[in-house]
Amino acid sequence: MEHRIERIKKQLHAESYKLTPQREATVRVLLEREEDHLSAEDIYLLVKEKAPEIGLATVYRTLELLSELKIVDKINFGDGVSRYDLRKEGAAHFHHHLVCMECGTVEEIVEDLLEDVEKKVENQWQFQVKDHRLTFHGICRKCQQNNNEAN
Amino acid sequence: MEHRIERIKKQLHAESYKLTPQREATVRVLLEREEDHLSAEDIYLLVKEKAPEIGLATVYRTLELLSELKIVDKINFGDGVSRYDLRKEGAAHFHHHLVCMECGTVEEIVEDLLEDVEKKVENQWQFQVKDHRLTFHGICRKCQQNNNEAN
DNA sequence: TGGTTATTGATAATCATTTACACTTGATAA
DNA sequence: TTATCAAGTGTAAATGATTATCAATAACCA
Ligand SMILES: [Zn+2]
Ligand SMILES: [Zn+2]
Ligand SMILES: [Zn+2]
Ligand SMILES: [Zn+2]
Repeated sequence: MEHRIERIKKQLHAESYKLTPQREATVRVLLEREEDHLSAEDIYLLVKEKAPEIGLATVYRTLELLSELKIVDKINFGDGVSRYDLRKEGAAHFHHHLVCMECGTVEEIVEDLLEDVEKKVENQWQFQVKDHRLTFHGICRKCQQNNNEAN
Repeated sequence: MEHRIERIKKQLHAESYKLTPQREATVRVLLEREEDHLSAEDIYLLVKEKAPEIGLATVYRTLELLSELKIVDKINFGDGVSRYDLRKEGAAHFHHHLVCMECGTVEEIVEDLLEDVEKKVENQWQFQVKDHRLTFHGICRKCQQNNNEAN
């Protein structure tokens, strides 16, 4: 945890930004809830527990900054809100998501499944891939089991 | 064109919805601009040229309906608006997109690149895939050329 | 025909996000 | 140390996309 905070601090400094207390509190929430996919509002409420005087606009500004520095990825699952996802350490690409259409849970796939596909896209479409977004919509294991039992 | 309108009409009837003049005008815009990725507002302005009395709310309602019937797919490229994309005829899955980070153009890949990946996800993660969203972010051919010339 | 239901257009309401602005902070240099 | 300055912040207002409301209209049916 402290190690990752330290690293993020360096990434900010490298672009001459500071890790202010508000920014640090926001990053800590992101680290503590790394498996979740929190909206700006969610993050705001959690940061408020640590730093009650923080403003929502600051959280938005911080998330925007972290996005630009590719420390977090902004993602949209089709409900009206943006969600923010910490990049896995050392990952060059955004990880993938499995969204259950029945219960709404979001699973992550960290393994990069797209290497071959990206090569194909670069060769066949002459498109230089820098990053990707891949989300599968379907039925999660748990809901499949529930459905089977119901039959 | 008329053939596809006819088919969409049947899909609506199958769910006991009508193809009203407003809905038809909206569908016609989507067909005419199939390669584009229009926002609700864009579509509204184009539909108004054919049917000036139409209201924005009706366009939203129609797009929502067409989404539910999987006649269009709603997609979000990270700017603040939803965009609406006609499903290719007979396609089981949403097609893929190449978004240029420099000029913003959006190219389409209709060929399904994910068959192998989906098999892997179903086997290894026990997740039953129903649909997917895949977008690549990078540099399009044209911008690559421009960048090379500039050097 | 009269009665019922679906659909529409205009408008207001909602909700996420951004902006404006005055205030604070922390660093720097006289 | 103190004046100066830019970066960062909190509050509140503004914006912009989408949704809800509601009265009017159109399609359908007994
Ligand atoms: Zn589920
Ligand atoms: Zn994730
Ligand atoms: Zn380009
Ligand atoms: Zn498309």
